[in-house]
Amino acid sequence: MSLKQEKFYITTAIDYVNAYPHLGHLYEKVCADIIARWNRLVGRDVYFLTGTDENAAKNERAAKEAGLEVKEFIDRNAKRFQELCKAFHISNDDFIRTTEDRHRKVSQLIFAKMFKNGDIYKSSYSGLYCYGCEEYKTEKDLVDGKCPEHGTEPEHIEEECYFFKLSKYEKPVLELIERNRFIIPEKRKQEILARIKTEGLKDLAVSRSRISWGVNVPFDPKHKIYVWVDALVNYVSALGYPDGEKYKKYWPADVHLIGKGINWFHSVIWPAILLSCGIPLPKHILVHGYITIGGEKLSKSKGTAIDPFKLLEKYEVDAVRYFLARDIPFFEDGDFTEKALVERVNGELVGNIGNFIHRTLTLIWNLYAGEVPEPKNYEKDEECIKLVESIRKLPSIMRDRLENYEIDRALKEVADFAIQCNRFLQVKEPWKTKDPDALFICVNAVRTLAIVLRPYLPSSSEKIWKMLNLEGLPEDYGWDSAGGLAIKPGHRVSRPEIVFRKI
RNA sequence: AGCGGGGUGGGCUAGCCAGGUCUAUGCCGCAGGGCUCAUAACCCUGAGAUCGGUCGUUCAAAUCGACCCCCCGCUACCA
Repeated sequence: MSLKQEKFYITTAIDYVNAYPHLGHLYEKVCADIIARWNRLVGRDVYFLTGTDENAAKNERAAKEAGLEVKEFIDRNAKRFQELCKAFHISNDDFIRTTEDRHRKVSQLIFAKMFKNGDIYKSSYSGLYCYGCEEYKTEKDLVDGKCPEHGTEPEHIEEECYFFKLSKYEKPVLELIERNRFIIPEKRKQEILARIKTEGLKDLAVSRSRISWGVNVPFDPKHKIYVWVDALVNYVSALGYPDGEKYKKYWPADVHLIGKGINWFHSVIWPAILLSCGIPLPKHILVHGYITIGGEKLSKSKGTAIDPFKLLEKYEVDAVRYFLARDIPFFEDGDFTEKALVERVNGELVGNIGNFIHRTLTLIWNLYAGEVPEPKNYEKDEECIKLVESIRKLPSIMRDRLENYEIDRALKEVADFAIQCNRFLQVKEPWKTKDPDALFICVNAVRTLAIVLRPYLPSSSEKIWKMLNLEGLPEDYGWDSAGGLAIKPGHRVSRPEIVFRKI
C-alpha cells in the first residue's frame, strides 16, 4: 500500500518586529506547533511556517526611538522571535523574514501580476495625515482631533496611489466564506459575513508613497507596497512561489492560524489577492482567541505584556506549553495569571499525570525489579476491561477533538484519562495484592500518555518514552498506536525519574 | 448604533443546536475520612447553584420563544 502521503501546510501570522515578542505571540506559535506535531504524528507530511513582518513603515519610527538604524533594529528583534521558537521547542520548518530577497521579489511579482490582470489602478487617496508619525490616521486614532503621539492636528491631504479592485471579488469571496469551515470557528465566520453584507467590499489602497521603508512597487518605485499585501504574500513566498518545489508540494495552505484581530485580511483580502493572481485558495482560516493578563488586554503601553523569556527563568518549557494549551480555550479569550499557571501545572500535570507515571514505574521496580509482569486474566476483570477500553479509545476521542482544533479540550481528555488511571491503581492496590494485571495495564497507559502528549509536551514525552525504555520515538509508531497494549510482559523499564516537577 | 457571542454553587467550567435520563458535569478551593505504591502525592465522602430577570410554549425547560438587565467581541492595518 503506497498511498501518497497526505500533505499538511500550516502557517502562523508573521509578527511585527517593532517590539519584542510577548505572550500572545508565543501562544499562537505553541498552538500551531501542537497542530503541526499532531499532524506529523498521524502521518501527514507537514510543513510549518512562521516568521516576521518587517516591511511596515512603523519600524522606522520604532527604530528611531530605539536609537538604531532600521535594519539593525529589525534584525535584533527578528532574532528575538527566532529565539522564541527555539526556546519553546517550536518545530517550524522555516522562518520567513519579509525583508529577505526571496520574499521581496515574490511580493513584487504578485503585485505585478495583479496589475497585469487589470486589478490595480491608479487613483488618489485622501485622508488625515500626521507628519510626525508619517502615516494616515483614522478618526478613532485621534484624541480630540489630534494625534495622541504628537499632539498636532493631522492634515487632510490627497495623494496618488494604487488601488486594488477588491470590490470585483465581492461575490467569489462571499461564496468562499459561506462555504462551510473556511473560517473556523463559526463565530468568526459570522463576523466577517456580517461585515461584507453591510459594508460590501471597497477597493483597497495598496501602495504608499511618502515612506522610505518597505518594498517598492515594481513598476513605480516611488511607491511602496502596502504592508498588508506584502505581509500576506509570505505564505507563498516562503515556499518559493511560483515554481519552487515546496510551493508545488505544499500549496495551498491547509491552515492559516491567526488571531482574531487580523481575520479580515486573511479571510477577505488574501483570497481576493489570490483570486486575482489565479493562485489556489487556502483551505482553512483558523482563528484563535486572545490572551488577557489578569482580565486585561495585552498592552505594551500598560506594561501588561509578558515576556515569555522571563517565564522560562521560573518555569519549564513544558509547564508553560501545558498551561497555554490547556487553560486558554482555543477559540475564546483566555486569561493568564501566574497563579493559574502554577495551580494548573501542580494540580494536573504534576499531581495527576506525572504522579501516575511515577507511581506506576516505581511499583514495577518495587514489585518486579523493573520487569513488566505477565498478566493473568485482565480480560475478565471489570476494572481492567474499563481501563483497557479507555486506552483504546483515547486516541480516537482526541483525534475528533483535534480535527476540530479543540486543542484545549483534547488535552483535557488526557488529564481525565490520568485521573482514571490513578483511580484504577487506588482500587486495584497492586502494592497489597501484587496483582500483575494492574501494572501490566498501567505501564501501557503510561506509554499511551507518552504518545498523546507528544504534540503538546515534546521533550517530556520523549523523557517518558526513554523511561519506558522503548525504541525510537513515539512518531515511529504513530498516533493510533497509542490505543494498544504494545508493551509486552518481560519488557524492562528504566528507573523512574521525576518528569514533571512541582513549581 | 449595527452585527455576533455570553451570563450555571466562592472562582472557573460542561451541558443548550437534536427539551424529559439534570435529584445539573468536572476542576480549584473548603470540611471530614481513607490509603501509604507515588513528587505531603493519590482515592473516597460531604457542604455549596432552582442554571441573569420576567413572561410564555409544553405533560415536561438550564435547554425552545418574547421582552428586559448586565458582560464581552467585530466594524480596514494589535498574535
